Amino acid sequence: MELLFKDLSAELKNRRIHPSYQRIKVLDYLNKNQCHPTVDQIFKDLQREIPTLSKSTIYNTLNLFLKSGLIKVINIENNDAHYDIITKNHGHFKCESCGKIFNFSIDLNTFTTEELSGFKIIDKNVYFKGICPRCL
Amino acid sequence: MELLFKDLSAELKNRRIHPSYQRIKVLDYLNKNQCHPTVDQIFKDLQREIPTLSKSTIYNTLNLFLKSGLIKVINIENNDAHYDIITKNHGHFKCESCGKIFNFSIDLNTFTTEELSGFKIIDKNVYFKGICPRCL
DNA sequence: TCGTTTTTTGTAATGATTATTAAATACTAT
DNA sequence: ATAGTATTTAATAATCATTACAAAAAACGA
Ligand SMILES: [Mn+2]
Ligand SMILES: [Mn+2]
Ligand SMILES: [Zn+2]
Ligand SMILES: [Zn+2]
Repeated sequence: MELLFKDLSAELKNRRIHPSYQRIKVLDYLNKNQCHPTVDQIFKDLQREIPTLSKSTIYNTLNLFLKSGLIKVINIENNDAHYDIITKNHGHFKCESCGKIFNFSIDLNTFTTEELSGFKIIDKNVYFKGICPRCL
Repeated sequence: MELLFKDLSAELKNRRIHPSYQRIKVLDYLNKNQCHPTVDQIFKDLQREIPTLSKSTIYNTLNLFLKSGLIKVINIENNDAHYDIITKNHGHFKCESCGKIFNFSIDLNTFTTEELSGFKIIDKNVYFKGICPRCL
């Protein structure tokens, strides 16, 4: 535990982010909950441990992590953003029944098309929608 | 012009949508502006032709078209939704400088993975982000 | 310890979308 | 044609996620 905190702290320092208590807690949460949580889920769960926590801090922290490339944001619907600690390229499947977001591996690094020859590609995203096995 | 209106009208009737003047105008707009416009762009442009037009009508109409599968919605950022009259599967590239959304052809129909073997896939989406040639 | 910077917190503002309801229009049957 | 009914549009209010802002708290450095 002590050790884990040190690891998280080091991870933040690597990214030139000052490892405050709240930031470490958010990073810890994202590491333990790799289910693509929303701001609300993160806030409600962490608030039980940190009663004085503010939702603004969650937004600030996530945007900070985003800028440094520590996490990625998933926008499938235009309502709630989901956050992903796994930054290596992979696809997402969102169940339209239970709302759960699943990972699947897909390699888009190989994909190129002459239609985008003059374009500078920074980011590639793939997501499917449908019904998960549990809901079928 | 008269003929075009008839075509659009027939298209709506096919989908069991009553072809009102506003609905035909929105469909006409989407046909002529295949650049993935937002609600605001559609509203502002059509308002010049139809001074009494309401933004609610745009929302209602687009949601109606969406339900019937006549159009598709593009959610790349979580701010403004863009609408696409082209419903056959293709990829989108959003320029982070000018905001423009480009089409490119990509075939995901063939893509399968055993990770999603038990899943019912309804919809597949691909979008890239980066800088377009004009902005480079 | 004092002054400065950073971080957190609380609240207000923003903005896109939806909900609601009344007005306008289209349709139907007498 | 007319009256009554159903549909569509318009205007406005409500919702809700996110951002902006400013004060309080904490960390830092001399
Ligand atoms: Mn993921
Ligand atoms: Mn398109
Ligand atoms: Zn499900
Ligand atoms: Zn551009």
